Amino acid sequence: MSSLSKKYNILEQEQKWQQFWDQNNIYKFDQTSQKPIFSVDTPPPYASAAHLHVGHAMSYTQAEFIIRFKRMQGYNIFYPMGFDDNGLPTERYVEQKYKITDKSKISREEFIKLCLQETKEVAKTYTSLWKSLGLSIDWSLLYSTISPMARRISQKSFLDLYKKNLLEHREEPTIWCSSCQTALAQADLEDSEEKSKLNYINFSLATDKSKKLLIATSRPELLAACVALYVNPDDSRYKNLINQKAIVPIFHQEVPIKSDPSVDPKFGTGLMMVCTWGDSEDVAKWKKDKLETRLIFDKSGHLNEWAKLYQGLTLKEARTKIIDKLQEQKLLVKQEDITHVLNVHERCKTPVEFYLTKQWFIKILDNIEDFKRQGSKINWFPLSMKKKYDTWLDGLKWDWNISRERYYGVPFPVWYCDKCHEIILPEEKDLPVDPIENKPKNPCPKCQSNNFIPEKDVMDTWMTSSLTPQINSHWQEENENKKLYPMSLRIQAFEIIRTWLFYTIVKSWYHEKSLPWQDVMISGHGLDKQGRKISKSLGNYEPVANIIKRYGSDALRYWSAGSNLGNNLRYKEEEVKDGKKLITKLFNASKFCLMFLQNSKLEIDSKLYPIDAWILSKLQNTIKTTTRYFNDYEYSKAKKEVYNFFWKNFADNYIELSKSRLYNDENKEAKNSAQATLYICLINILKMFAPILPHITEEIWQTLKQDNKELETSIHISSWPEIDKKLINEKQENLGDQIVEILSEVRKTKSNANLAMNKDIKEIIIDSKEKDLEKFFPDLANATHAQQISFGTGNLKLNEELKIKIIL
RNA sequence: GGGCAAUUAGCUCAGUGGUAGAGCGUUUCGUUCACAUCGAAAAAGUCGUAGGUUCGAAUCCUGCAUUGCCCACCA
Repeated sequence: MSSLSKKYNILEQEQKWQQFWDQNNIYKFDQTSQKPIFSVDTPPPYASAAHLHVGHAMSYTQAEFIIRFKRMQGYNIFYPMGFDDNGLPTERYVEQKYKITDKSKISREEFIKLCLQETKEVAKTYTSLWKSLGLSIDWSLLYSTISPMARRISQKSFLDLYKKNLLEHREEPTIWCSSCQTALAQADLEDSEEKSKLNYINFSLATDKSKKLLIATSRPELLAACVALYVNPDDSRYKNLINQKAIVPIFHQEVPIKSDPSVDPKFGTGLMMVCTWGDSEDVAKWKKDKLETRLIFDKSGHLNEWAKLYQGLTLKEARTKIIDKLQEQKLLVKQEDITHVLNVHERCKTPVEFYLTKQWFIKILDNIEDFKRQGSKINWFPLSMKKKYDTWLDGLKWDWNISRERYYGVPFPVWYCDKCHEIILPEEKDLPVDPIENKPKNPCPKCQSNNFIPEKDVMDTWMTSSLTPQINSHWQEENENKKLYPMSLRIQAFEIIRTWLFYTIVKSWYHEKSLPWQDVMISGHGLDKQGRKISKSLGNYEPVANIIKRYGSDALRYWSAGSNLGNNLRYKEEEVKDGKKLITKLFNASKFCLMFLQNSKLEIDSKLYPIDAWILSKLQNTIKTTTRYFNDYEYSKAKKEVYNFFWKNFADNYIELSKSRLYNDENKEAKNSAQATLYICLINILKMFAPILPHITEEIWQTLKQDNKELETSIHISSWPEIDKKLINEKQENLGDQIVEILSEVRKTKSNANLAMNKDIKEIIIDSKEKDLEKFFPDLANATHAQQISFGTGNLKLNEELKIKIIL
């Protein structure tokens, strides 16, 4: 038997095994195999997230524990990686990197070139990081959301939805980001709590200008956009005002006074200013009562001619100026400090407005119940995460707007006839198309015109990433693999339940009337030591590459296996150090085992010694429990289970109790029993640790393999341990436990007497009815360095049936 | 305002009805014979709080408090 080197050089060896896996195609999906497939839908990271922190490392490795387990269970693993390299996140990343503030100074073509160039760079960084983490990805399955196939599938999806009448092209007030200058979907928003002021402003009655109408608003800059005042129909203070007209201060437009039950009489003065459009309530009233439209700002959030004197200012600048003016005219009665929650664009934190543009919408509001039903058919791990999905569906107010007025993304496969405005779509076989570069093949079917206007908007990035199961199975492509759809497992973090997860369910339901996957596994966040979310802006993280350099990736993976599924996990360097300690321990214990595995018969025969039977029976329990935990995606409990078996039972106790037989060459039978036991335990410990610690287990496996050629090429394609019922032995397990209790008591006694553990003691007297304990005496005597062990009367009670006496 | 989760040793967490657990940290002791990147041992908790169910509650139920998150409100 070969032996391990004196020390384990983590960095060198980890890289060596990563290359080994690559060269031997260990993680390759087998297209021709008959084995059951386990396919994984894993998040394609954005090009904008080039800064990789432990949170990313955590979620991807947690997913991977399960994948490695399934691979060892005999599944044909389909584990691809993708890069989400189209759309707004990438575009913003490029704008920031190249300081492009004014898009008119760069051509669309040049800009897209920059995006492609940057995504390539970022993909390189990611690939090397994923590899250094030891992720068992089949890199030949790599996909990119801007690739021709992903574009084609996205456009196919668009055409299919159009055919099924699930798309609408309509002009309406849409959530708008004035910083990114694009329309957004509800899912692109997040909350931001801000301090503001509620301003009490006097309007006047049109028929009697001396009569003041006091309203309260937090958005005085929208006075120019005011189109009506509203009161509650039951508010006796204002009943007589309904259907009269008011005059807006500064801008002097006359606006109607209307009533609506949604107005809260207790808020402010009970008189509400309605504008074009301050919030979704304004939009609702505008629609219902067909109010006038006074859109006072442009796409970039600057005021236009409606705002008269204030034209050219931003909304924020105008607020200050208008407040000054109101004060000057004594129309500002008072200001109250308030804290309110604004919707901001999640990517740039700009408060969103409403803007009137023509957008493509995917209808989702009509089918919420279908999506709920689909959601309940999925197996959620953990189940509590399903609540977030249902809550999101309950709160949906808008259809899914998929138009983004941007440059870089999947183009819409759409032209409009210049003359009759007919919507012209390409044939499926011609996809992907870029309507700006390509032209329709035939004249307009309605008016025969040959002039077309291309749709210049690009699709929401989620329009493509919601199709990852379809992209992976090459949906409706020549080489479609129907076995890959639906996929087995989706793995992702909880904050994209309302986007990636939801939209993927929508697409699969609309296209295939099916679920995209059977199981969903939701991971938590990586937090910093204080429990704050790790983020770029806080700067509270260290690059993953540095941590790997210091401790190796197995150690980082050990940390990552520390949280229960779905829970957040604090990053503590001490825990990575613990991982490194475990690796060292595993290395040293294996080195010990390897010393005794030469030229020996490594199979169990009938002459199994009792302490050997004890540890082998315990091993069966460990296999059973660990397997169950991994099956339930409970990798952290699995880790703990193997850890305890290895460190406590095997290393601390079993090795000590069997050592003397291993060193003693005279009694071959005694030695063989221990050798076979060591081998079986070691192999199974390695296998059970392999999903979490792939490198160190491979290192030891390969050393074992040098003399056991029948072992598989890599531990990661070896078979997952199975219980050997012959080795379950409750009687020996119970007796062995008692022996360990005695050993522990002896250690305690020695420690209290400040004695070294290898110091001899005179005698252990065992007070028990169980005479079979005697068969353990030789091993116990060697482990405790007791000169004699005998039955007799004890004075230390260890449990109901066992007393002992220790004579130093 | 609605919902979800958490609250256990100094720290980070595990523990879903049967005598409180782990790792780290602290203290003490111990190295020829796998491992000082180690081993052994000790100290340390009225399990957030107030009630209830039960022979028995960290665990089940109810109220409250604190923290985090999700959603809604956004005049």
